[in-house]
Amino acid sequence: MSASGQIAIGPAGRGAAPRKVVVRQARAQRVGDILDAARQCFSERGYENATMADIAARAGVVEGSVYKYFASKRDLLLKVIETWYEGLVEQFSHGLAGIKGARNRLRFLLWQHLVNIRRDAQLSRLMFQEVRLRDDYFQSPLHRMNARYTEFLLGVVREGIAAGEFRNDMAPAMVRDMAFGAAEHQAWNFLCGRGTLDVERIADQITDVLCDGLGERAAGDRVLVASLRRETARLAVIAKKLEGGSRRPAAARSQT
Amino acid sequence: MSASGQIAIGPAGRGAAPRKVVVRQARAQRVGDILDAARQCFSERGYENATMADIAARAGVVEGSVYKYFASKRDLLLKVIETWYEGLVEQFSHGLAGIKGARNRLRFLLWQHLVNIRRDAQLSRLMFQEVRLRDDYFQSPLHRMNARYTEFLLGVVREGIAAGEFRNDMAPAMVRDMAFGAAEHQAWNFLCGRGTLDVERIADQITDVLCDGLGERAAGDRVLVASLRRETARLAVIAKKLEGGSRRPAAARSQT
DNA sequence: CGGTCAAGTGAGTGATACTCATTAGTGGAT
DNA sequence: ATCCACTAATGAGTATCACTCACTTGACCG
Repeated sequence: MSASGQIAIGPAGRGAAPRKVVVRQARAQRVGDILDAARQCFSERGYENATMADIAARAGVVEGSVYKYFASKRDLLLKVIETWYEGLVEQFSHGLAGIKGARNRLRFLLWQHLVNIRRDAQLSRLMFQEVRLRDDYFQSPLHRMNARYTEFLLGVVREGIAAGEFRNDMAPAMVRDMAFGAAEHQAWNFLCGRGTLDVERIADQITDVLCDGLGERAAGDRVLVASLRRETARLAVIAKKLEGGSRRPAAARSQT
Repeated sequence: MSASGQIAIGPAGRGAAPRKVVVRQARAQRVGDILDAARQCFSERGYENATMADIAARAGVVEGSVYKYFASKRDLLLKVIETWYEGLVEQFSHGLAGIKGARNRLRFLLWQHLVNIRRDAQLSRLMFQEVRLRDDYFQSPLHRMNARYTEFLLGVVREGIAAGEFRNDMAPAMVRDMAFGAAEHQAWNFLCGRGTLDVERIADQITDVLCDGLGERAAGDRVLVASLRRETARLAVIAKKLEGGSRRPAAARSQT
């Protein structure tokens, strides 16, 4: 700024001023620059406080030029988030490939989701706060992308049911909403700068509640199992002693 | 409007115009009027699209007067939501009083929460979208009020654990976040005008997953129990035969 | 070397949250 | 009853942005 020559020759538009040196760029280059600048601004200041003038300045263009490539400030935000989201979906399918068992896979998806939030905290914040809750979200490509993202979890639950690892009388969509809903609630304090995000603990806790449930039914069974095991062992000892040790109880070696 | 006398006598402020007939009201009256008007405007148009001019007009005052009672548009929003929230907390303790059993109480809280959302859809929307995710929320009285609201559920879970109805190795805070997180995810489609809110079904499904869990462990245990019982019975027969029938297995008579 | 086209410009516009100098009801003191 | 201080109420004015548009100019093509 103020590298001006003299005033008032060759005015642009309706006014008069020394014009900035124009450097023409390829379309893709400009779009990329503007997206990067927008990503920075939105991350640092949030959507409301970021100004188009600031974004344009960082991208090295003038305000009007931004509107050449993006219809509105909001459109720019959606494009920023879209670009970021593309990478996330890949990650899920890659990581999931090496993991067996519905419970383990469920836990992995939660863990990966939380890791994503922790790594790209500001973008996650924008997604939750400014994108997902607005009316135009459902019409945007992001809605479809987010569906793909959450469908991994839905798929894992369905597989678990099909494999007999999960019961078949629970609604998979509800399980998905409980998982992501809880993760987001937990993440929000972190995103507001209050403390860190204990990814491992949160992933464990959500998985545990989802898979095992709150009910104490298991404890009743556990007592029964333990008592049966004691009885079996006692009888086995007697039987062995009396019979000559040829027979041994088989069932007592399975799970705890 | 336009009940004007002549023009240009007794100008107000820096300009000149026929002044509107001034009606002085008690402070509480004005505050109430403005809150009502704001509630209407925010509900109808959302926070962004509602204008202070519109709110002022509906309340029968001029724009500047609103700032006499409320520091900013956002302050006005928070006060509107606060007023609404006061009633909700009451409701919870009333309804909860007549319900026994942790599971039933849990289900009731979810049901009531969903009923609240369905009844006051627009205010709920404002709460989720504009209030809860903003930075100043944590400093506002609403944060404390919301904590009281969600603590009912936390209390029910803790009681359930204390009474032995719920297992004690699940984090109550996580259960709370799963419950409310899922309810909000489910409610969002409704709040965006997409379909109705099936309160009963959603409350049931969330309660079921939370209390029973996805895991087929019950079936696994059942198999184990059955196998142990068979083994015990077999050994008991042998022992009886060899020992002379003086001993009998005790544990096999307890629950299924 | 001249013509075309879109990339690029930056002053201007409109909307709107918020301010402030000024006016005028009202209740209490005399 | 009459004045006076106090503050409710006013509405023009201001600052800030998102967004527009008349116009300029670099780059490519023949």
